[in-house]
Amino acid sequence: MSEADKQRSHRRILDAAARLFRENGIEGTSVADVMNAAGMTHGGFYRHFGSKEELVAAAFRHAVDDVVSRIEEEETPEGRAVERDAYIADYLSEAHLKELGKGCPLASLGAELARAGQAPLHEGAEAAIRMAEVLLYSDDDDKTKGLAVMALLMGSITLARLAESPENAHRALEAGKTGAALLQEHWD
Amino acid sequence: MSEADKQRSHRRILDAAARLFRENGIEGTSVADVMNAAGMTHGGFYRHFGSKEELVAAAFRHAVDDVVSRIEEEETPEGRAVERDAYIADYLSEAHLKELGKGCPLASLGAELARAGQAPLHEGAEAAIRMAEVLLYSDDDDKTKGLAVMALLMGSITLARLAESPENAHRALEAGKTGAALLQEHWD
DNA sequence: TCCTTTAGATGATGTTTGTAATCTTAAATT
DNA sequence: AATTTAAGATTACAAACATCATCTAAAGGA
Repeated sequence: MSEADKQRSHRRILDAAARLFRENGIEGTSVADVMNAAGMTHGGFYRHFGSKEELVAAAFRHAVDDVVSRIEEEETPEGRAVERDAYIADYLSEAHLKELGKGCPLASLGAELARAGQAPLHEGAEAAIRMAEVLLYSDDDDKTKGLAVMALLMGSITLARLAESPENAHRALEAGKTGAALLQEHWD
Repeated sequence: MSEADKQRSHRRILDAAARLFRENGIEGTSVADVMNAAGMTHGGFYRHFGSKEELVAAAFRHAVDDVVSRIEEEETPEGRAVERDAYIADYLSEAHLKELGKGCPLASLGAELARAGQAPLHEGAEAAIRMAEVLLYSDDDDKTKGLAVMALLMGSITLARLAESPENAHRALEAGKTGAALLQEHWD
């Protein structure tokens, strides 16, 4: 087992945890579940993390990194505004509704993070700021605008996921789209 | 133990559950925790509910009923618009930040409800609709507007609860207030 | 080639969980 | 007054849980 092997294992644990926590919640996911999904037995876990709480913080950050880098990667020539609009459309898409495991970690875990201990809470606070910054129109915008759009997105997908009929889910997503457009147009 | 006694016990269980679930989450609250807070031992629980999942659904509805009736009770002479604006202000207040146990059940439990089984999910879906209706300006408004405002409120309080500093929490609440005013003014 | 180190496997520990059977006591019914 | 019913207490139990001690095999350095 080389150092590279260990890093690969570490990465597999983070990938599995980031997915499972979003799918089944933090308390709905055991350390054994994570290790199992990563292709290992639960005993090896403590070579990588000191506790479950540590894993929660690391996996949450891992998920946020993934989301943020996916947005920033998409270097469109038209600049940031286009990427951001595309992200909002993706966020409020039917695909994002059911793809819990790859979806927005703040939406799936935001409420739970606040009770998961100090380190996870810290990651949540940082994530909120990072995501809000991604959603700003210009660098000198007050961060408030990004926060409002982020809040609307999180709330909309949460409401849509609660809907029992596809029609109602669609309605919630549409409400988010209309609202987001409106916020962007009339802010200030 | 009279019938009235049983109803009182039932009610105490619902009150305790509605508070504890919002404070510590569904999976963070055991049946024994609930019965303890209700002043009983855990054994008696199954005289009142068939399972924990049944309790989750009933307690969530209990919490929503409480919130909705608190709004509708406040019969101001100026009519609904005033009550609703007051509700939005309350929702985005510093008090609502920390008063998890009495706060909006959709904000604390929305994400968790979706994985708590069929009956809880159903209550979540109904709650979303009821809350959206409360937030409409006129009876013939499309429900979409209420959904958008509700989503913004839920997201804002979630982001505020994640903040590590009071300043950042305040910023998230302000973003919600500004956004809500904007949505109300420019919708349609 | 031998030795040291360590990633991951195995298995154990003590706790907490949801659920249920049994017991006790008091109200409701006859 | 005698009998039945059932709410809540007590106790039990199997499953799941986080954590840890120990074992193993292989990698890296000597």
